[in-house]
Amino acid sequence: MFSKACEYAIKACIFVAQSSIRNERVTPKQIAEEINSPVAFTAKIMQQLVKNNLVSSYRGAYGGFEIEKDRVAQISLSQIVSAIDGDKIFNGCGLGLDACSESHPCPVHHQYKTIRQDLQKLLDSTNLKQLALGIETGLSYLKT
Amino acid sequence: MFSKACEYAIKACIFVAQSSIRNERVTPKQIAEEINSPVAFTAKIMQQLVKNNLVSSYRGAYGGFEIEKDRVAQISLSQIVSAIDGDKIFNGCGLGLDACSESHPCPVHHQYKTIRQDLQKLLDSTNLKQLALGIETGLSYLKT
DNA sequence: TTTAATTCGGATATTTTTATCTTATTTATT
DNA sequence: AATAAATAAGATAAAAATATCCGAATTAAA
Repeated sequence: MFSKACEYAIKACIFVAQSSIRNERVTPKQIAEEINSPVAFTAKIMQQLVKNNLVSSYRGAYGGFEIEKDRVAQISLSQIVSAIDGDKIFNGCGLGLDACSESHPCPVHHQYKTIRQDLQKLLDSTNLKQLALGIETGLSYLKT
Repeated sequence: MFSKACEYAIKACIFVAQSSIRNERVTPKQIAEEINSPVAFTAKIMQQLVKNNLVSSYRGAYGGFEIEKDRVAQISLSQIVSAIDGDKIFNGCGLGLDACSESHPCPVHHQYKTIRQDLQKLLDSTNLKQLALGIETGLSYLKT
């Protein structure tokens, strides 16, 4: 469904959100430990998130990544997914046709559309604050 | 969502079903032309479908691929997807956790579960006969 | 001003997926 | 028996995704 990079990005964002709420910046190393991902690859992904303006970064000593507290509840999963995987999953044809549309549909177009829309609705309506809270209260986990 | 191989497999199966209903076997070349895919790669995928017992193959002159007429309506998209992509999409964790479950859920487990189930329901309930008919009647298309 | 801690950027390596090529095997027809 | 048409199987190639490494730039604090 999502690329590995995107899975890491989602988990990383949740952890950064959680830390940011506690006014703590985190490094790629801390993130990687927390979400069980390769450090350097995770760092690359963080750069993408910064470029896409979902996460803020601070260089130098006492630097790291954070998400402005006020924004935590405003950042949705769909923004993270779009930033890393693009919006093919929201717009693309289920069978990979370039020109799939209402008027020239692939065989699964109509069925697939429903799924896609449900997925988008879900990702739109799920934000980092909710997810961070879930971790914080022990309702869910970022690694096994 | 699906791998490219899986997208090809679905389209190929629909075309083979369509042909089989007309009592015609088809070659990888014909399939590739019809679904706009690379011939040799398509041939490999057909082999997998044969191994998974979804398609029958016949070697030698007048050979090719077919699906027994009686089975066309019995073969669902979920069977094709499972054969090519495995059932990670039906069972796997949305964030790639190995040990994601009701009692140890990832942050998106419950939301994701709904989507997964809807997808499975959809793929289970869509069969090759319906899809072939859609193409046959010009309601949908296998390529642009 | 030096140092240590950090992100950034580019180069490289590895693995997986996608794709091609070549040869062997099978089979209906002549 | 020979031939032509087909799938099967294995080797290889190319592209994309995943992952690592290293040096440069930045920054807070000592």
